[in-house]
Amino acid sequence: MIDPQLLRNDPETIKRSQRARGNDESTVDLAISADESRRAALGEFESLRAEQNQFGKQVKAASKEEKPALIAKAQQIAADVKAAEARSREADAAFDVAASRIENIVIEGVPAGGEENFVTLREVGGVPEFDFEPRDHLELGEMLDAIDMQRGAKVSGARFYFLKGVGARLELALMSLALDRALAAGFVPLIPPTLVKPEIMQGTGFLGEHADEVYHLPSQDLFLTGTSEVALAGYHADEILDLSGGAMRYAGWSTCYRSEAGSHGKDTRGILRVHQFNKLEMFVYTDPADAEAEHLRLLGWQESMMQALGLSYRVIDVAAGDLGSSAARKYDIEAYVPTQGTYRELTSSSNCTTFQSRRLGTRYRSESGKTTPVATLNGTLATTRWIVAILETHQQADGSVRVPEALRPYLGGLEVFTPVSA
RNA sequence: GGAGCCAUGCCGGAGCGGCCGAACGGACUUCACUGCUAAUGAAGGGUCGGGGUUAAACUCGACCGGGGGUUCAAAUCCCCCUGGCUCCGCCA
Repeated sequence: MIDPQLLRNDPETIKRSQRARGNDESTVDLAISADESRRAALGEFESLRAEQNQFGKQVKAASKEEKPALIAKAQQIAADVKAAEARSREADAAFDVAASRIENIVIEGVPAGGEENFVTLREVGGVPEFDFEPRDHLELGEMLDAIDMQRGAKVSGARFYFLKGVGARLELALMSLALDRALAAGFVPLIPPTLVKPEIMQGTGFLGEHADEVYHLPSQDLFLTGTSEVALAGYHADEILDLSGGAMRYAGWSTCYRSEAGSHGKDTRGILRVHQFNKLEMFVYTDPADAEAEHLRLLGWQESMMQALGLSYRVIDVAAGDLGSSAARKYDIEAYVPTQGTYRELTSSSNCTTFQSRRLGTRYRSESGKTTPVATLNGTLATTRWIVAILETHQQADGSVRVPEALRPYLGGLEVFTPVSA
């Protein structure tokens, strides 16, 4: 939800943002007029209610003889109030609809345009060279007896898999490494529910643009979350936070579920794009004035993970038209995947400024003592998909894979994954 | 699954259909006093929104788990829902 004050005071800024995203700027004018109608209806209702409140006191004070006449009048006022209240509610609902069509205000400097208009901020690690024909992650995973797609499909269908042996251990090691680093950075670990109520799904915005990607359990009316961001954002819904000690940082580990409804035929091989995976997600509540700096800190922690794992990657500043509706800016880190000859997204980090918190009612007390919406940010610190880049990047001619040093302590000192059979 | 009890502000906890945005206690903030991180005294605070103001002041409305209803008037009465606690049953 955008700031209604901004809508009144500076609609031009909102329009500029809408244009950068490639959205229709007329939604802004519609929202403005909806806001005006809303306030007019509210004013009418409130003054009638004030009259009713005053009159009620007279009724009480009146003598027995006067009462019947007064009550007759009061009944009329009550009917008027009821009607005015209904009109006010309608106008309110209409405004909510109009305002919710407007996406978050893009931060100055975000590249305009669509998916292909991202700006590469830097490339790190170069393109890995092999003096043999590199195998893709699935072939490696099968040689190592680490990934079993066939049985995944047998049990659950396409895009499901088993991680087995060193594959299972690798994922747990990766998550543990990420969690330890998050702890060192002051994050509070959290294992959230992955089934959430409709209002939480709605409040975090995932029933909007991602609605068709979300699994729903109709018999219980619960949704399976595609990221722990949902539960982490809902965690402090309708609360006033104490940020006097600085930002509140959570590291949420959860399984994530995505129906991938729009991706038929894309990335069908291996575990690059699957219905279920695990992820360690960073989520931060902070002072809006500090949000951009925090965003860069999140990015820093992500890059540090990439480097610890010896991956080649690039950092991109995602273009306005490719941002989610809640994000004001988004940095993705994409790792180089040798057999694809290109970079693939491993992390994503969004600054949602106050857009998400406004809808969820998460506020803090500013120095002046006023309650104001907090800024929320989120970013990936590890996911199952990283296994793709790790296996491919560190493979050797015989199909063995060198274990990045940072992971070894979490794998009992194991230095190499060795193929189970030739 | 059956039966009962409960849901009020930061916390505890009162609350008669109108004088209740809500007693009282604690915590908190400010001031005073005390030679000193204590004691005492005084004062002050909630949230959301509308109007108003450069900003305040001020003012109006809403909010006592959520949603309906009764009534001129609901924290208070009725219904539904959600959540919590206790007991019984069932499954481990």
